[in-house]
Amino acid sequence: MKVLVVDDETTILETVETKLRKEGFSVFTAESAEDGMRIYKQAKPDLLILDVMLPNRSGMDLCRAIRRDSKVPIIFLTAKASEQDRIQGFEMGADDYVVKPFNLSELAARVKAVLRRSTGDPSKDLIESGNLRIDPKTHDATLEGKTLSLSPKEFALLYFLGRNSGQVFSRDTLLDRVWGPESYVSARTVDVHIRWLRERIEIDPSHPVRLVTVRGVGYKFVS
Amino acid sequence: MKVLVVDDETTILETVETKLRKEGFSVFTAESAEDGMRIYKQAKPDLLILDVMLPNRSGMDLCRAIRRDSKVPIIFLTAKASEQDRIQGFEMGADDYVVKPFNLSELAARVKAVLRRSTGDPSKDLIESGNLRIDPKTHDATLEGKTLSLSPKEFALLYFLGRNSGQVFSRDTLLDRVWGPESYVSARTVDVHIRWLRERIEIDPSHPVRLVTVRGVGYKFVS
DNA sequence: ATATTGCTTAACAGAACGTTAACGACCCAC
DNA sequence: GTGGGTCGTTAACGTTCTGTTAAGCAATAT
Repeated sequence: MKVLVVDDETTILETVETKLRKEGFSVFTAESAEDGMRIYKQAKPDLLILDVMLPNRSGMDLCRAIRRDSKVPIIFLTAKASEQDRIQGFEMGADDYVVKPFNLSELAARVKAVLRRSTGDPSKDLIESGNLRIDPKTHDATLEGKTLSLSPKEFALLYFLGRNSGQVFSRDTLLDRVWGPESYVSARTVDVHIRWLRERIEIDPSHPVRLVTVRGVGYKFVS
Repeated sequence: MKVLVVDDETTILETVETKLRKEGFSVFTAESAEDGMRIYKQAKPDLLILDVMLPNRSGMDLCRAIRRDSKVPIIFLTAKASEQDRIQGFEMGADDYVVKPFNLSELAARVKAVLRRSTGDPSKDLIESGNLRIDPKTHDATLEGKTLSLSPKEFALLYFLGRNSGQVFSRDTLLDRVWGPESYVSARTVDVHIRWLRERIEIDPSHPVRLVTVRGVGYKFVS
């Protein structure tokens, strides 16, 4: 999930950025409304955090401009939170308010809450391939109706490969995308998880037809 | 369709009124519970939007008074809304909740949703799954007809999970949605409440089939 | 043939979860 | 007030499960 933070105070920008990165977001920053608009157009973030008070054009103006062609969730940062400001913010389509000075964890929590509300979790789609179903909402994977009890990693790996069906991924890429960019584990680990998955979803694990090895490259999921 | 909005903050009243007019509703407004009651009797609106906190008589009182002789749909506006507040509202006959600060489009969407629902089947708040019934209106949960005496938190948690049956929720999400967005309690607290619930609704609490653990993710309710 | 790449297994360490008990806050009856 | 009870939270400990690694074996390409 991409978040764009716009604030003219560098220190705030940095602390917020650090916190949100820790929480797993891709963070973009801008120190002015103009930069904010430009980066917004390029990065297409899933959520904006805007300071209300910005030089030249205020955050409110930026909000208005963005609202003209998008429903992206917006959280306002504001020093004073008089009721008047709040109303003005909602009129323009803000989804939440955080008052400075704010608690970093609270901000992170609100970001998540807003994203949850606004997306309604539509990003988590059901995957179906033949008699195999992978449902991230219920965290269930079923084969011919029978539930496969997968471990968290197994599920994550299968879901990722299923979502990008047909495409080959190297072990390193899989580690990056499934395990996460910060994980330092051996590439062999992927082999083991693939093995376990095959045991569950392949008719004959030693002759896989779904989780296929591409020698010298990696693995892919075929329908 | 006629809508009556009761709130003591003029700015909110105005923005909501503008938005709903744009959406094609006839809007009436009142700034106090007394005015609200009077206008309600005159205008006979098809839906009410009530602020929970009003001077003198609270919105809740007004709701109760109106419910005595009418089944008109009511949406509450509230500053903070945990699942407990929500249930309290349902007990008094509220049809939906909108949390301040709210997004105007969201409010409009809910107004339409409630109206759509109210013209159709009425009691959709009740949850039934097998021999388990959960009724927020009476705050009763029964298993095979026998009443389980659940504590408020237990009930709120069970009701939330039951309402979103099948879907997995992380402990953090549960804290946010059931405990409320402002609560800062340890995630393990959820475990304990789940444990207590299992003791009541599971045949064998150590092998749960209704309140299921999804390792690495959280919990879900299965029918 | 031999080097490279992938497969398989088992063992270990640590994380996640379950469970219990204790504590304090709160409410209600007296 | 005062005492008893309930409820929610936390901490601590035990248990189960999962992820990772290593090491040897099998398969494949050059």
